[in-house]
Amino acid sequence: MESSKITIIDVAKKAGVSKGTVDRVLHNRGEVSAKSAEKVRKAIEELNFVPNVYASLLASKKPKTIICLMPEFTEGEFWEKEYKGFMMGAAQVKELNINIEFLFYDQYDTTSFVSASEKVLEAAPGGVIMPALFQEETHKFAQRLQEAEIPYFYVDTKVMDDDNFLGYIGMPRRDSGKVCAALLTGNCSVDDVKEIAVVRIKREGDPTKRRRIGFMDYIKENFPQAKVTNIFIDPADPAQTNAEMAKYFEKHPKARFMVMFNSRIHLLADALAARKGHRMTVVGFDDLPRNLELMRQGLVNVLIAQHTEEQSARAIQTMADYLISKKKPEVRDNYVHIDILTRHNMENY
Amino acid sequence: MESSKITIIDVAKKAGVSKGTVDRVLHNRGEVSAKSAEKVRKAIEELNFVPNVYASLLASKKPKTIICLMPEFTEGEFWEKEYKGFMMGAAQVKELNINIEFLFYDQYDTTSFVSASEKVLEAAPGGVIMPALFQEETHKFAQRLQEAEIPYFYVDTKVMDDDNFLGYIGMPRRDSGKVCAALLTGNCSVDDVKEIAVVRIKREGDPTKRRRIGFMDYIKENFPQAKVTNIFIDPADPAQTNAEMAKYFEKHPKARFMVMFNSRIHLLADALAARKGHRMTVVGFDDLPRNLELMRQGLVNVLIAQHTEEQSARAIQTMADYLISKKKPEVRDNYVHIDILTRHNMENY
DNA sequence: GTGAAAGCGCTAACAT
DNA sequence: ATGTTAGCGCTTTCAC
Repeated sequence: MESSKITIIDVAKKAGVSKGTVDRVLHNRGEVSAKSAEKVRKAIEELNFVPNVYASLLASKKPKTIICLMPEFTEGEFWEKEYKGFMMGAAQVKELNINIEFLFYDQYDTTSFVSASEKVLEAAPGGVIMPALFQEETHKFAQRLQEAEIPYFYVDTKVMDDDNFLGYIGMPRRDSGKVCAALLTGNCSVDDVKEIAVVRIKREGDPTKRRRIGFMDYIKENFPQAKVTNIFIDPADPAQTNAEMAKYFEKHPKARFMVMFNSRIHLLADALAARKGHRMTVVGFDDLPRNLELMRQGLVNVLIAQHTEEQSARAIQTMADYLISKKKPEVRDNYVHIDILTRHNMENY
Repeated sequence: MESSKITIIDVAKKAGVSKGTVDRVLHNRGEVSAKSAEKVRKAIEELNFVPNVYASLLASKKPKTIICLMPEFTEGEFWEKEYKGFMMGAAQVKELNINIEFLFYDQYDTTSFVSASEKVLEAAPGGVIMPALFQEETHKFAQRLQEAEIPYFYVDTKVMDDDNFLGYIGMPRRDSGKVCAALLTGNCSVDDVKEIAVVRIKREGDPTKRRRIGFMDYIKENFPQAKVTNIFIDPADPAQTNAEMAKYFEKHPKARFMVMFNSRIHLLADALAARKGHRMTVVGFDDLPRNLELMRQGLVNVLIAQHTEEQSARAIQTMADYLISKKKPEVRDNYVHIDILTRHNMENY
């Protein structure tokens, strides 16, 4: 199969129509009789015709646009990474005449997501890329996208019972919970592990649920007698956080194991610093600058990461490929590797 | 800076010549007077002209070729991964009208490298990609490439005092040795570590030297009283290997720490299996199928890996970019992340 | 040495 | 609804 030498003209001849008509069905922009359309499609099929992307790009003028629908963020937060990845992708597809636009919502506020998604529909972009932080609402939105024939791609999280997405890229959630548990308890014998603290953020539709399940599965299997204590903190209230943590350490003076399933382990900076001197094993997620800093200080032992930027850039590229040549990704569910970061290999990541 | 609207015609006008002449200097294919050439170059400069890749690709017919000069290999070996990566890259640049060719040599035989490199020069490709397994010979070869104005890219290893390569991509060698040491001794107190076995392959110009240095540095600093024993094995002689290993374990019945700095930890499969039951910490490099299998069996604890395929594919792409638009990579030395693989996160890698 | 001109394969505006 | 045609920006003969 070499890059086929058959052109739109060969197709036109074979179908007994003109270039123009072929082009029309190629981009189904109407104005073609069902009869010719069928003939053309058949010719394309039989000749195994693949349009020349370069000729197409050279000749066409109208840009396509992809909308990234994502949570708003402040500096140093997880979603900033995702954003940067999108920007990288944007740079790469710019020369393909594809523009990337953003629409933000409040990740703690369902209605803000809904109204943002409304705006997406109005804008009628060529494609959309988004995480599925709110399962239900996202599912509804996805259905409307499908009706509008707008392809969409999930990053980070997807709607579990959706089957119409163009692609997904993210970490295998449950497995990452297991890895987390394994790293937390690595080299420990069964009775070393009596008490584990899981620090959580109270919110609607917790996106880390599956990760937690994987974690618990591993613990139950390997350390059945370990007790797991949940500590709920408010990301917007450091004082509350520190108080909760202090309370926990008071109650469990020998506490040694601690995890957080979201990217916010840095919220525990003060609490962990205050605990310095005690032997602790702390595992968190994502290579945010503040998290890396804690690892440098020895307050966090391991971070589980996933090359977030590269992921979202890849999402953009995949969507761009689809927009330009209708090429769907070979694998739809892309599970990325679960990277283990320690003090020793955190550079160059 | 939008994708400039200035074309080759603008340049031609400004320089007071024709499109043809501009094109000639653009690809310095001669037949142009020094005077016009200069005028054109100035015009290009002033107008900040960037050729349109798509138009170029569409109009040009002659394919370019990249030669990968690399060690021959058998199934499951490290260099097979590198090869597969090149093939992936080949697939990606195929539509850019770029062909990838291979030239193999025996990694244990300097002269075979030299004669292979001779053939590269004869073939006069658009670019070459290679590791620098033989420092000196590769350096000489690199100089001849430069004289012939053939760009070259290093993968895996580079010539330390070469300064003319287009790019390099590989793991920071010394650091990887340190990480290796840290993983080997993780969670150990100073007097846990009395004896460490380093299994090596005797060969000319050992490519793992720097890795070993990093390893030793870490050990000396953190476990000054640890004794390091070198065991030399012959990769082509399993019996010799097993005998050497048995001898070692006999002499050091309590041996617990073992590493290998190349990708061949799988050569120790039998020896490690025979040792089963003893408490061992074994660290190796690279995610070869056979190595992964050992990890699955619990005979190897950690593998340090580097996404080899992706790396070599990237090398191809970078070279292709250069060939097509003379675009040099922003960073020339690309140090990849040192990935840590354990039984728990080895899937999806 | 240099310019003119005919494409490369496709898009899109304009006829019909 | 369909065909025709003029480009898109560059490469590559072929004259001169």
